[in-house]
Amino acid sequence: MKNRIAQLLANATDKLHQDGVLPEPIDSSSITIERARDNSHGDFASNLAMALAKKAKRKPRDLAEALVAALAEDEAIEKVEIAGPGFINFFLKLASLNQVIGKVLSAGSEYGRSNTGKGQRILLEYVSANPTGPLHVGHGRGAAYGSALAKLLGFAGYQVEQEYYVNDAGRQMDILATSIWLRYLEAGGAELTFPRAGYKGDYIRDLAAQLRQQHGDQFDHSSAVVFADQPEDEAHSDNDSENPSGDKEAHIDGLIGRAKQLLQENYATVHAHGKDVIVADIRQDLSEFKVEYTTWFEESSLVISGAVKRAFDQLNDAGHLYQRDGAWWFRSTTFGDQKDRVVIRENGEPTYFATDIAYHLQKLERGFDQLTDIWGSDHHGYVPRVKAAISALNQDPDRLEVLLVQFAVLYRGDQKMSMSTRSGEFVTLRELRNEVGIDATRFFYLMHKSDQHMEFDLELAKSNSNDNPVFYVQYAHARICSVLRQLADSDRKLDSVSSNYELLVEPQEQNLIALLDRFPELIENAARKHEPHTLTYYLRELANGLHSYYNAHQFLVDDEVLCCSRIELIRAVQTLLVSGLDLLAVGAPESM
RNA sequence: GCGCCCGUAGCUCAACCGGAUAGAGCACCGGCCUUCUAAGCCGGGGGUCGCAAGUUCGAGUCUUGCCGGGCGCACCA
Repeated sequence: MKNRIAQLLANATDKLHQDGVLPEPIDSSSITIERARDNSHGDFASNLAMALAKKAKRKPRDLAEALVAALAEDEAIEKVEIAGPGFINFFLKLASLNQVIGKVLSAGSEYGRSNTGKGQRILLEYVSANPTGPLHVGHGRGAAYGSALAKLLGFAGYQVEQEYYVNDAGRQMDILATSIWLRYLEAGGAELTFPRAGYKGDYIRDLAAQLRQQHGDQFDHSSAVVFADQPEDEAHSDNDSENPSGDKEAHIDGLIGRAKQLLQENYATVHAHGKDVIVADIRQDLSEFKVEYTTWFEESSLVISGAVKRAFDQLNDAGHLYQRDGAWWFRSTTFGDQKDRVVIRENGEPTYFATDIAYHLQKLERGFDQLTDIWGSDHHGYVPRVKAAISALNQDPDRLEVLLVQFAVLYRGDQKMSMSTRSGEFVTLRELRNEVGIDATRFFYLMHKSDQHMEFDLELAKSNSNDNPVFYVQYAHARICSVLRQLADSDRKLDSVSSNYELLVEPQEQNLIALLDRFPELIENAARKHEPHTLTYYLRELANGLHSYYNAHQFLVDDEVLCCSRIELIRAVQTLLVSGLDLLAVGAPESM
């Protein structure tokens, strides 16, 4: 409908151009049509007259008069008015608005699907948390956002693949392996002071216990040997005066080295045990949270396959690398980064950045038109260097799009919760799901714009879960189902009755019809702008419309034609409630 | 110090490419169940859109400065 009005206006501008009112032809794509916010402004409005006033050297209202006079007749339009500073308001005939009910019912779950994306291939990478522990509530937001966005993009005609990048190489994983091993030694009776920089969560003890169960005591070493000649650890508390000046990072690195040295080939067993169990746990966790990936891509495979080496060589051959202080640096400042970055450390190990360059190159080579990464906003400073690397590899940096998700700050009542994986003090996504429920958790996350800070109050989410808007939307769906059930259980046969949407003149009915009509463009915008939260707002509005209607009017009335018409309207509403909730991967229960 | 993000009702958040009188939920006040689920509906109070300039027919939205908050500025990931 929007396009139809835009076309009418475009034709009118052509006419005015020919008549000499407008100095030059108007690009029809620049004509904007808005949905009127207020009923008194009709159904659609255009600011065209105000936008062109300057160019035409005429007053907006005069120009609006001329445009309206030049408009061709259209059977869908009831009347056209000029209002305010020069808005052109379009009032549509009921008959043309009401047609949307039939459209929704015949298209069903396909209503709103578009080809906006034209089949463009997108690789959406999200969560990608280090497999060093269970996912916490911060990861949950990225998981909900990424999975909903993937569905939205798919519905808007993009070809989307979802990927989890498993960071299974590097120092953090060594810290994990060493932490497990130390807990394993403790479980075997060793007395030791657990390193400050180690992973302290209880799950580490569980992993250690499993290790002892599967491999017995073959990894045992005396703690005296393990801790001999290690750099001092940082004090475990502020008033620990015995070792005030220790370095926790040097200490843990020393322990990692000792672990590798003492365990030899068994170190890989410990390392793999931690990774395998935790990755499996993450996979299950996300799957239960309705997050489904196309691929799980392991960072270590890039090292093994030589992709890291190839990326390094390619950068080096192009003259973008140099050596300094024993390390290899990428001259990212050439491409707008604030400083150059190390890719190969002094000790010969590639940095995380080096493997990430290889990873992004590899993703581009897999033939995607667009790489979309969803990162925690704390990584925003990392964007320029990755884009710099892509440029240096002679690729278009715009093919990488990074969406930043602000962390959800978790509160338990008034108390802010820590979310450090290292300290082991965090609320897991699983705990959150179990306490709040999957549907409510997803909806709650998705209610807010992803780049907006968000407060997640656990106490509120738990104790007042009935106040959660998701129930409000689901209830609307359940109510419709209930009405339809009662109709089916009755003796009435409406099949032979044909509906007449002209009868749907109540304000609540007109409101719902307008909402149905808005759905396709809402989906298109939500997908294009990566804003699934607009869908949650829409669904609340749609549910509100239904609840108001429900309270104001009886659907199962004696008048068969009216009854049939109303039933078809609420079936259309039901269709979109299901579609919308499905795009958010939230359930639509038939009764509550 | 430099860079990125954010300041909207008491609280949590919206506002389509700059549009008409800035909207919801929670909380508060007052109504509505002999009728399809009251997990609902209807009405009411509540605002210096952080502050100040600028751009223009028009600014919560764009520009600049300031104030306040978050994050980043590793041979960690």
